[in-house]
Amino acid sequence: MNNDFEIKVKNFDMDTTFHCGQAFRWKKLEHSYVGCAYERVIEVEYDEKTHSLKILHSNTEDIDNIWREYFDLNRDYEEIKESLSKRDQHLKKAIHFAGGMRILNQEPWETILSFIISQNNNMARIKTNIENLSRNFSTKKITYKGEEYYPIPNPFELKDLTLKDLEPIKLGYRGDYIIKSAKRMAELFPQGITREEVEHLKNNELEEMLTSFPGIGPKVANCIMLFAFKRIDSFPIDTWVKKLMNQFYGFSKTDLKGMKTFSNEFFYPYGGIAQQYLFHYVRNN
DNA sequence: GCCCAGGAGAAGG
DNA sequence: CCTTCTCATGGG
Repeated sequence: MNNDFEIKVKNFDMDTTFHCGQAFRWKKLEHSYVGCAYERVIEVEYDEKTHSLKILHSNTEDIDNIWREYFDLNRDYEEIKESLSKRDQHLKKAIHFAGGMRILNQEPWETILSFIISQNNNMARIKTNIENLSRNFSTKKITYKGEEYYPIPNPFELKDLTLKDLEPIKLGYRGDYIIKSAKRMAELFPQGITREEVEHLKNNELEEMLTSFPGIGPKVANCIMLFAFKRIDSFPIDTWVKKLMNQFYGFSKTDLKGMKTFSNEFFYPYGGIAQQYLFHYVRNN
């Protein structure tokens, strides 16, 4: 039932892709990563020399319907990198540093949950929070190689929890946002929210819809749009992006409007991807 | 012990 | 419209 697949693809680096701050649940093994998404567990390997991406523990339908999209395999990163590298030295350096980064197309609800938790928080604790939330409130459990993996709890599994229920997870003030947003999600998208369902919305309409959820402001909305809805021109501005826009392009750290306008033009049409190369670069240098 | 973290919401101007 | 304050928690 579960088979291994091999796909030829360039511009792919697991460490960069899984550690650049877009996903929080991939676990590094010796030569591979294991992750849980779409209520499935897969293991991933990549051979730099042969440009061979291996997806273990999957099947043909999932490869075609989920994982090709998840790993953004249909996008031409060679073209994007070339185009962006020509624009200035900062991008060139960032892309040289993080050339194998890919923007994942993650589950909308997982991304919403993750980035509500991410606000005013640090990477290590975000990961712990999400893991504990899943371990405690998911009704599903998947065992792979003797380890247990818990899918992200869906809105219906969260919407009737109380703050007392969430207290052991130590989400801080974000717990309230999560319960309220789960309620709203269960009402607005009882079948679950998918990319297809919001495809017709323009970026500003989608951002407006997302920011109507408790705990989602402009920054979190842009992360969700970029990491779950393929809006590669959306441009999340967090503390690191403020720093880099200040140091590289001379913006005052409070001039968010200026940053938006500039990025829409200068990085067009790859604002989100450029942002992610730069974000990962400055965070690690 | 202190500053900060992939910010949002409410209050006040 | 914009600015400032507050919020819970723990990593480094």
